[in-house]
Amino acid sequence: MADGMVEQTGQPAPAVTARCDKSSAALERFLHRLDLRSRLGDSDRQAILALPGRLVAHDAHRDIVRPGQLLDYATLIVSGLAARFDRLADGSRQTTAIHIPGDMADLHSVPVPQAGWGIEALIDTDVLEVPHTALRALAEERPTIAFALWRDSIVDASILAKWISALGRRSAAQRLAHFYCEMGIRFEQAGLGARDDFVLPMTQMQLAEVLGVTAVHLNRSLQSLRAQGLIRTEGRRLQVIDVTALRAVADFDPRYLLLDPA
Amino acid sequence: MADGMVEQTGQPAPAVTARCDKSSAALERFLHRLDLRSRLGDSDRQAILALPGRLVAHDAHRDIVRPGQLLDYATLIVSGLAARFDRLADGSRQTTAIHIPGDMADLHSVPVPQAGWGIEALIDTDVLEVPHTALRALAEERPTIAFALWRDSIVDASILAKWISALGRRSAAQRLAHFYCEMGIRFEQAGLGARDDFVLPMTQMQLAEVLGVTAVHLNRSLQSLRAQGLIRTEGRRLQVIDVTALRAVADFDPRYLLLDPA
DNA sequence: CGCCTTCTTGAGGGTTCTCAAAGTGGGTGG
DNA sequence: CCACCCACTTTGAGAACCCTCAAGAAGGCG
Repeated sequence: MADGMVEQTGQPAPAVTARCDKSSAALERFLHRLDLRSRLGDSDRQAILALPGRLVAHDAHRDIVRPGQLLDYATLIVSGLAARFDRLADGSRQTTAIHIPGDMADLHSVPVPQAGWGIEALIDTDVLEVPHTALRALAEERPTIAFALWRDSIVDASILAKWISALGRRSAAQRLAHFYCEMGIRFEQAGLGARDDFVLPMTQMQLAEVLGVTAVHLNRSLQSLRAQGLIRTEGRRLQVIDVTALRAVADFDPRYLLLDPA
Repeated sequence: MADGMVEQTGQPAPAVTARCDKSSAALERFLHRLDLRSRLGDSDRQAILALPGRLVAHDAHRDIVRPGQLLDYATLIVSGLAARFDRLADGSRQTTAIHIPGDMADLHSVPVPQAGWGIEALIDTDVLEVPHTALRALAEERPTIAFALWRDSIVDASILAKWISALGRRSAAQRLAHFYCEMGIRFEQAGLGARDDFVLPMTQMQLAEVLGVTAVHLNRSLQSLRAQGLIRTEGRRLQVIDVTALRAVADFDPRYLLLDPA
């Protein structure tokens, strides 16, 4: 139960400095993410970079946040990959969001601290637990930051809305193509790859939980995209052979990612 | 183009007073909605009730907000029913949210004024266009209101996430049952009916666009719920015969509507 | 009465699911 | 270094769910 919550196991000597470096790097990533959509002043940036937090390492396949948990911190992804999910009565799960380094995976817990969701580490994942008190204080003192955080929540909601139209109206192969397009842009914006060549460390079962299909059908959809000459995979690395064609199949328009600062 | 945007056509004499009454009533509904999830002070309440706005009537089946429109106001539903939707390349549509009186249908446009969505009037619908400037000023001056608005956006996102798991993991009949459960609670909370007896003025085609199925299949799913003795319909009025059984079919848990103030 | 939208029914086909089993590759212990 | 194990990927076959196309009822409105 608790052994997933130990701090930074594994690294021998430079635990403390490494911790600081990782925290800073994560806050810089988060700031960069906010910068993509909001115009922040220098003092706002300094305030964000000065946010406190506790660095925690989570093993793959373990819950970072359990469904129903009452939170007093928000979870900033430092490294790795995390999935927000909803659990159904029959035990099946549906992923509702994927979070990459620099994402505040449950920023929405700041105004709503009772989790209705869970967050799982898809691979080994380090997170920074940023206290709600610090984030709330920042938002109260600095309207610019309050708007930036609100806007970041809207980005999250915009992606949710797009996934709804994908699930409602597109075939499994189209949804997969759309998801690859989205993750390509997001990884590229975060400095973690190129939109046509990036590492997406998810199993096919995890992808299936995102796309609302079984792992068997996901596998067939994936083969369909490969057979059409749209993508190539090498282990967990994804190469998009023809970005334009993949986008056409997916009906992908990146505007919903809200990458133009207002 | 513009003829859907005329103010309050139809009513003969008491246009101005009616306009004021309707505006006040709508702001009171909105305040009530915020009250369900946030603790506001008296001065905050007065500030919300003093919000300015332009009252506009929209005919059924017309766009209240066109996809891609640049907005300088948010749309408060005064009466009627509205759907937020996403349009796909092939012309099909997917509804991503349903808004009832008292909902600020595009509150998210305050931090993100460029619409990636559209909003359609499902029946004749009056809205109050509340200027972004007024909402932003309120949020900047009053952190309590800023949090209440942010929290309201999170309620919207929580519903989006739940719809994703419904679309991904549930059958059409289960999704329909879930949608009926949700709308029952929302109408009841808004003082517009009881959870087991309310008027949902949507055509089956409109319901199908919500649930991501065709109108034909929606009709069959509806008949299935009727045949199971779960619901009864009389025109647009819906009566839930067995709330517990309907919830069991839908795997419905109302906590995602976030009705406990933090 | 006639027109229109909405609701309902039927039949055939495509997508996706379930169940089952075989192939692949990385890690671990002998 | 090899054998084994485990997680993951791939394949197959039949069934369930949902779609498409089409046409017939039912209800509101001029």
